[in-house]
Amino acid sequence: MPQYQAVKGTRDIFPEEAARWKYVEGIVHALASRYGFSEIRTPVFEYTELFQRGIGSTTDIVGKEMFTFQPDPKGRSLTLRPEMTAGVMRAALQNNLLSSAPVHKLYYIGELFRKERPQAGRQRQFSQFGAELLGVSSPAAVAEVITLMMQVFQSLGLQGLKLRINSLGDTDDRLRYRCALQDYFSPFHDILDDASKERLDKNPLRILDSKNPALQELIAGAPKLYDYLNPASVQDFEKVLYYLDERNIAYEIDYRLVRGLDYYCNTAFEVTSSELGAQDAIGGGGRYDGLARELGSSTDVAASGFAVGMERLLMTMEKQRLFDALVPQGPLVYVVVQQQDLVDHALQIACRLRNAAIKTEIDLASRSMKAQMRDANRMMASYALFVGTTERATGLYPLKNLLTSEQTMLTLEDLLELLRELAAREQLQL
RNA sequence: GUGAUUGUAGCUCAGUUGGUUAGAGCGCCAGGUUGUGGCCCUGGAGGCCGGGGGUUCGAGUCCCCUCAUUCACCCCA
Repeated sequence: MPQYQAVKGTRDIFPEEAARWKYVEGIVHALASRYGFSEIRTPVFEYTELFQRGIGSTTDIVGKEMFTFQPDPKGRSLTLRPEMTAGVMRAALQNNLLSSAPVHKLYYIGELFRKERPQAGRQRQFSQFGAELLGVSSPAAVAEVITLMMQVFQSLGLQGLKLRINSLGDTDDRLRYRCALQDYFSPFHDILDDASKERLDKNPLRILDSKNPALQELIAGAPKLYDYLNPASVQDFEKVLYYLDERNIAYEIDYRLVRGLDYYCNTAFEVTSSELGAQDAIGGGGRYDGLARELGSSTDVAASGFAVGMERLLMTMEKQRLFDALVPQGPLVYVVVQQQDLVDHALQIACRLRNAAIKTEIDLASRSMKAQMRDANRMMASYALFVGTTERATGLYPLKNLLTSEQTMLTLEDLLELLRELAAREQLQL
C-alpha cells in the first residue's frame, strides 16, 4: 500500500478522463456564451458567516457539512465553499455590479467542498457548473436559466433526464403554508422521526423531502403548497411553464419539491438521472430573490440560477456511452532513433517538426527501436520517421505510414512540407 | 454521524475442511526478427495476502482491534 493516498472523498483525474472534462467544459463555455452569460471566478474560501447567512443555518450543509478552519487564533473563521451562489452574490454586491448595469448574467465552473460520507455520485470535493441571472424578476429569467441548463444536456446528447418543477411562492405564501404544515404535522409528533421533529420547528417544508417510508402516507396527506400561493405567485409560475412549453422542454410539476437551501422562493426545479443510483440529482436551481438582502444588501436583487454536478453529469454520460466517439489524438509523427549516438540529431529534427506546428513524439528513454515502434503504435501515431546513420549521411529519411505500412524516402525539406500539409488536413477534419 | 460491504501482483480476480515455495488473465519488460509496430511464440520482472494483536505445531484462510474502500441512510450536485 502506498504511504500516501488521496484524502477521503477526493480523487485524481487522469488524462483519459481529463479529456472528457475538457470536452464537457468546452460545451458549457460555448453555450453559456451563446446565451449571453459571462464567466465569473470567485475564491474557493470565504468568511464562514457568508454561508451561514446565505445558505441558512438550518440547512444540513451549514449544520454539519462545511470544511471550516481558522488561519490564526485572532483570524476570522473561514470555510471552503460548499456551493457557489453565495460567493457569486457576494462578489456582485461587493463590487456594486448592479449599479453599473441593472442586469448581470454570470456563469461558473468550479470546485466545491462538503464534509459528507462519500458514496456513489458524492465526493467531498466535487465540481459544479452553473449560472446566475441577477437583476431580473420576470419569469422569463428563470425560464432562461432552465433553458440554458437543458440546452447543455441536449448538446451533450443526454437522454431520459427528468425535470421536476414547483413553486415555493413568495415569503408570505411560505409563511402561511409553514403554519399550515405545523398544524398538520403537530398532532403526529410521536410518529415523526428525529430529523422531522427538529424540522417541525425550524423548517417544516423540509419534512416533505423525507424519504422515510414510514412517513410517506402522512406526507402524502399534507396540505399542498400550491393551494397557499397568492394569485401573483400562481401567475408567475404559470408563465414559467408557458415558456417551457413553448420551447418544448418537458417537465413534471412536483408539488412536494422543496429543495434544501433556504434562499429559494417562487420557482424551484431539479433534474434527475435514472442512471445514478441513490444520489440521482444531476442539477437544480430556482429563484432566490431574498438572498441579496440576507447578505446585507440595502436593495432587493431578483435572482435566478441553476447548478449542475459535473461528476454526476460525467457519470451519466459514461453510462449512456456518450464518450465513445471521443478518441485521443495521437502524434502525427513519431521519430524513431536507431542508436544512442544519434539521439541529439533526432532531437534536432523533432524540434524542427514541432516548430512547424507538427505534433511530434520522440522517445527520451533511449529504448530499442522495437520498443519505440511499439510505443508509436500504442499512442496511435500516424507516421514513424526513422533516423539512422545512413539517413544522416545521405539526408534521405524513411517515413512510414503506420496504418498502411507504406514507406517513402524524403529529404527533411520535403518531409516538413508533407507533414505540414497532413497536419493542416487533420485540423480541418476536427 | 449510523448501517452494511470489500481489502491477495500495475489492473480484474482465483486460492479447497487452516498444511510445503501464494496463482491465472490482462498489462509491463526482453528475446524470437543483430534498422521497423500491431498478430503469434518463448522467457522475465513484479506480492510485509491493508496494518496490528490473538488462537494453533502451522494462518492469505479462524477470532478481536484498527485503517482504508465501496454502497446505503441522513442530505444534496
